[in-house]
Amino acid sequence: MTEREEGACDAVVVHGIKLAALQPLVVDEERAQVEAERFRALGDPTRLRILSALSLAELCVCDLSGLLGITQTATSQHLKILRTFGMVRYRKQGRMAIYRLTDPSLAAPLARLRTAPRGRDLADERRSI
Amino acid sequence: MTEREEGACDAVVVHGIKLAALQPLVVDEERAQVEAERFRALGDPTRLRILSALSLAELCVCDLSGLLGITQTATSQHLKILRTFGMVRYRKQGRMAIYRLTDPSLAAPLARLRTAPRGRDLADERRSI
DNA sequence: TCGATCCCTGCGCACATGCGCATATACTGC
DNA sequence: GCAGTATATGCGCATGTGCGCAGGGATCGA
Repeated sequence: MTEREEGACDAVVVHGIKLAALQPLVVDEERAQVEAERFRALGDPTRLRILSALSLAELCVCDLSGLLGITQTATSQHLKILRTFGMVRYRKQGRMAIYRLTDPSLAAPLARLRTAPRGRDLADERRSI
Repeated sequence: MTEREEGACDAVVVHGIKLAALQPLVVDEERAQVEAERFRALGDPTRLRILSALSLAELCVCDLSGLLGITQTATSQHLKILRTFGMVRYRKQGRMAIYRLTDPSLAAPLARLRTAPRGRDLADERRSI
């Protein structure tokens, strides 16, 4: 993987553990890729606001774009991404698409997003990956 | 915010709630921006692997780059981002910079990253934002 | 003091992302 | 069928991101 000599910076052993022994314990690239994509799906303010809105009620695309003050196109494209990662689902009702959160239990943490007192810094969001 | 007529797609009222009443309940743009940036910081596979490695032991930049098979430059730049969001800290020891997780309690969820059985889909990562 | 090591940063390039525009599709009511 | 509404999608542009390269500062050993 790397040609770095095992003795560079003279730290082959850390806390009594050989560095080489750590290698297999680190999340592998493929897995990291998958997880990172999921985080990135949440890494857009508009998408967070869409999820926030859907935590309040089922909404059609038109309602969402009106509520958030963004174009229908942008709304639809963000919803496609959220769909891809299974974060929202929708049902067709006539010509409308009614969207909802896949997991309703997300409503609570999303609600807390509005008022959360900047908790223990970054501690939380990864609590239970 | 938007000039959409309040009656577009004939859904002024959803579940007995006026759409307009939902507006103040949605996460505001500024807050969403801040939260989204934090998620984006986690939205890179290399950064997730850095956090994963640091969940195993304190490591210097050199060790990290060797362990993950990436250049020292890339390592340093990712660490800067993680520092910006308070996810890691470091102390200087001679000419080395020894990095560690800001919150050691993240080690557990990071360890689970390696083997987690693709849980209830996306439910978890936002459990306690 | 001098070279080597460890780390950081400015710059530039390749690539990804968000979004607007135009357009396509699907459904509704006349 | 036809016009109007609700949504989805291809394309192009402006901007953001990851990373290599080059170079600079700090520390250590000789």
